[in-house]
Amino acid sequence: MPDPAIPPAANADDTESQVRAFEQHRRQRQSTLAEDYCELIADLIAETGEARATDIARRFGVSHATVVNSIGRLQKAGFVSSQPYRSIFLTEIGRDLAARSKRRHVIVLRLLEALGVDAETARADAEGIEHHVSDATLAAFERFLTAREAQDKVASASGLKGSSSS
Amino acid sequence: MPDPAIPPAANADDTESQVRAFEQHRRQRQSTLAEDYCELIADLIAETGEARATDIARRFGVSHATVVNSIGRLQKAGFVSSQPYRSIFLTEIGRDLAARSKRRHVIVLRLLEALGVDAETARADAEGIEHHVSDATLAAFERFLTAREAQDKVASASGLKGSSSS
DNA sequence: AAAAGATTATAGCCTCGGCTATATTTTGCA
DNA sequence: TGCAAAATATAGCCGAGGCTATAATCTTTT
Repeated sequence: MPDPAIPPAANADDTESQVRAFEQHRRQRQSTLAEDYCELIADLIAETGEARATDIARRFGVSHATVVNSIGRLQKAGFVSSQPYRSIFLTEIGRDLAARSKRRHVIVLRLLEALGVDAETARADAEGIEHHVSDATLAAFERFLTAREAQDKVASASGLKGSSSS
Repeated sequence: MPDPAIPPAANADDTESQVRAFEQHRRQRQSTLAEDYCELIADLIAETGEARATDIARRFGVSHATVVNSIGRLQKAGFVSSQPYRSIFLTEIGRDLAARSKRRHVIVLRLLEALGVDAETARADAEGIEHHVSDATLAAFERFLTAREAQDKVASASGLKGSSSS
């Protein structure tokens, strides 16, 4: 060892960057619930005309009490609005979050499938991954997908198989 | 509307699959902490010879009390061993988890960079994404990276630029 | 060897996101 | 129109993962 007094971290900048990464990580863990709920509520309204606590509970596989509890927190945070014994509505903020989450979800799902992940696995993993994809990373995913589609078109035009993994 | 009695979910299989996805999502959220800690402890031992609570706290950007609390839970779960006022060691299980996490982390990081994500963003996002990547998806990532490397080699041999996004 | 400074432990508090059990209110149907 | 069933709300519990403040124990230095 050249220097017996080695500092705890090999590199201070590295530590700082890691701290930032973990802070982002923790923050995202907190907004995960809001994203999942807003996305599902938007889907339910689109599918059935309204979002009821029971349906949310069934889709998430949790108890209705948990849903009520969570909806209360989301209401306090300004994502949803609801009156007692009535169905749940998204606020402007909630609708915006739902739209952005949905978009991210779809792109992550398409990326996984483009990389050859089977549909069921892709669906399951996308559910977790989507919450940790920054705008910059999402843009990179989109660029890749666009390029891949163009590539596939050329390939199929020349009679070859698509470029997705076997 | 053709059928006035629309069931809550458009498709029962779909709901079931979503429930499974969310259950996986919740399970993974729980093992996240163990993975992060084991990975960092392994790194610290490799870098400095030992893993101390203070260093873990500094790297994660949390208080030492939080670290002590978490280490207690991890010890109960069998991932680490520690005596009072002594540094922290990984058990066989912990070492195994650390190795698997590290591997996943590296592959996710390489994938993001291969898709054109800048280094700092890739690092931050990988920290969150890695915990939600299943073995099947990880294998797909590896296949892609291997193919991409082969492709780059051919491209550079013929004097062209690499295929990574600009 | 004793004091000062680091490090670790403990106690007590908080929110989040789960649960069960038990009301209460709405809704659908006879 | 009532009554039964479904949906919603409430109360009370738990563990995870944060925090601060304070105590206990190294470790280093003088």
